[in-house]
Amino acid sequence: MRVKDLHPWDVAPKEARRIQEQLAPKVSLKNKLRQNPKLIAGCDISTSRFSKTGYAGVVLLDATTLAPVDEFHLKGELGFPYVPGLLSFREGPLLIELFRQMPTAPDLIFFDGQGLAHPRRFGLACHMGLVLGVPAIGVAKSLLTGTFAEPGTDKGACSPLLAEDGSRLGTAVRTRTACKPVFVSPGHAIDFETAAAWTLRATGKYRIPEPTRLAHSLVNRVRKSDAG
DNA sequence: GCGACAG
DNA sequence: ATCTTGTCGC
Repeated sequence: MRVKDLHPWDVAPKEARRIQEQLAPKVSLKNKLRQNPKLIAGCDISTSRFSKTGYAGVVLLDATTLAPVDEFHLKGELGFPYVPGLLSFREGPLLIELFRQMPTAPDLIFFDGQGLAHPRRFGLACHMGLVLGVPAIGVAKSLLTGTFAEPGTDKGACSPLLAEDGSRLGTAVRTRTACKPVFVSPGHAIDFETAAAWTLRATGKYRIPEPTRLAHSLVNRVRKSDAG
């Protein structure tokens, strides 16, 4: 699929933050999902303890049945370290190259990390959403920034994630009864409610929604089976 | 200065 | 994220 070349990636942290502040205003919270999405995707990257080698993977699922219909993966170097708030500069390049190699574009993409729930309102899902030009949702397993009231204990319970100034950042969503909630925030071309609703719709028997759960499984499987 | 800190 | 064994709860 076609991707945009918005800026250089081989930059220092200071420049990376400047780029985030420059692009954040371009993120849209207007829902642009097509009427009846057919194909949704989940992606992730796996890497070993002290290696710069990363394994990126994407799993395409039937939006109605959540059955996986296709998958792609790519091995490459992670040229940027993990720095809280700058995750997209570490995982972005490899994920973008992988999506660029794909023949078709999904209707919605789930990312393992934050979207708008970021210090500069520009988490991984926002960055990738803009570059790929596809509706994107960030589903993080833990919090980066924001506060929330504990959602009800039942699956489906939600509670707004708020910034210090009271503005909305995302939603704490209970995807499984009695389990810790996940933090859902818009990446691009989607609103808060639709992002939370699709996260629940894409969730099966586990805490992590099927798209990213299957992608995580894929990249770990690929990394472990790569004898070198 | 101190604490927090997606993956 | 990854490493890593057992253990507690539904």
